[in-house]
Amino acid sequence: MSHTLGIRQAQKQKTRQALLDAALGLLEGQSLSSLGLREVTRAVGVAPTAFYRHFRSTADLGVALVEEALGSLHAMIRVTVSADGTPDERIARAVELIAGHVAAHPAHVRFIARERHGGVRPVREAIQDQLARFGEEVKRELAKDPLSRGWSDDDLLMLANLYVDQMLITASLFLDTLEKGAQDQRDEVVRITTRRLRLISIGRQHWLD
Amino acid sequence: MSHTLGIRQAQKQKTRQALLDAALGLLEGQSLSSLGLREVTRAVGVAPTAFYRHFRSTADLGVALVEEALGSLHAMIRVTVSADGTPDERIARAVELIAGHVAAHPAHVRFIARERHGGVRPVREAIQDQLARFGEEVKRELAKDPLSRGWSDDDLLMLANLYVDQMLITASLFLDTLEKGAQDQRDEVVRITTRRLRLISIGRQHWLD
DNA sequence: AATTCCGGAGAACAGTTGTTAACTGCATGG
DNA sequence: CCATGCAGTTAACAACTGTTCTCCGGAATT
Repeated sequence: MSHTLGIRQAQKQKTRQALLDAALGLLEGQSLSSLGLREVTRAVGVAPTAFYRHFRSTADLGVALVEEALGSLHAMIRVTVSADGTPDERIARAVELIAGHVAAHPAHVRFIARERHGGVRPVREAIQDQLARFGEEVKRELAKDPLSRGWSDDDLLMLANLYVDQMLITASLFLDTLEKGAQDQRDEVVRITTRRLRLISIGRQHWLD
Repeated sequence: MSHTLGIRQAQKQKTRQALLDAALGLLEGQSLSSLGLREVTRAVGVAPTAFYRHFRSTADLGVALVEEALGSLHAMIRVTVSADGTPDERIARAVELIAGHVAAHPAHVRFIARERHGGVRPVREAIQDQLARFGEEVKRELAKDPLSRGWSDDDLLMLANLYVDQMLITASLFLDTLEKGAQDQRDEVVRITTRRLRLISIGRQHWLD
């Protein structure tokens, strides 16, 4: 089992996590580039100077949030695009997984969507890095698919990144429906996304014609 | 010809435009939610209170920037997806038009990409509105295409919005290459985007199979 | 048991922010 | 030509920001 770390480091990680959580909450209504360090510490209930024990700056905290939001997602990616079942089954499963993830971690998804093109360069780069890794992983998964027989590596990566972008777009759409709480709007997103993915799937099947 | 407006209103619009320009420049390195009103007036060389003569807040200014960035783009949209020429020619033309627009108005493109999911709700909504209009216009253009014979209105709109999203993604990719100034990277974006659009085009041709 | 280490607190710093009020000068309309 | 309107200025406000330095208490180390 895991190494038991002293109560000292345990407390440190605890407040560190509290800072991350508070920041994530505050970021639902603003961008990272306007997030103040005092704002975060105030929300946690610690002195402003305590912030420096954990992060160099709010940008640094943002990079940590990227890890938290995307780092644990690599496992899910595989299942999302795995080659089991008919094309329609696979699409339905992918959409369902995305919807579930957005419902489970809305703040994380919002953060990524917002800061992907946001005003803080290190965070932008951290997100791009992770998304590039996602692309590679999806590509590797696609390569296993019999449908990919005869595809060049380049084309596989093109398709993989197309899928990754679609995932983000879909996640963002689900996010908007969460705020309004309208179930029928959510169904609409499912419908549209399904048809989008179906069109891409069709294009994929005839790519080598 | 246009109505000659008094030197009074002319001067007002002049400083208003100066505020918009200065804001757009400042927004290359940060998000709108962290843009201060004093920051903008300082850049223009005018008193902070002068800001209120033109905008209620920086969010208000942001909405005006959305108009400026997207309002004049509707004409270009039509040509981008017009039904003239072979599929490959149309794709090449579209990619070229996007690349040209990004090179001509990089700050506007960056602003839209950044604030589309940014921290300022009114701006987000203004962008969504414009993009929805783009979707409708693209759909109308697609409807003229013989390839769209037999397509439902719903499917046409789905495809149109897929194209709109691809445009934004492509524009954002070109933007990244502008900063680094590497021509070969720009060629790479052209290559990948072309293949993406080709795959979508193929899916489109076999949609009704 | 004595000592070092270190996460966090406290106070103070100069600088910034949005917003209000009362003003000035000049183009405008009667 | 004179009175009104209005874009822009000046001054001041309380509140906020990031950062530094000094200190404290308790866990960790020896």
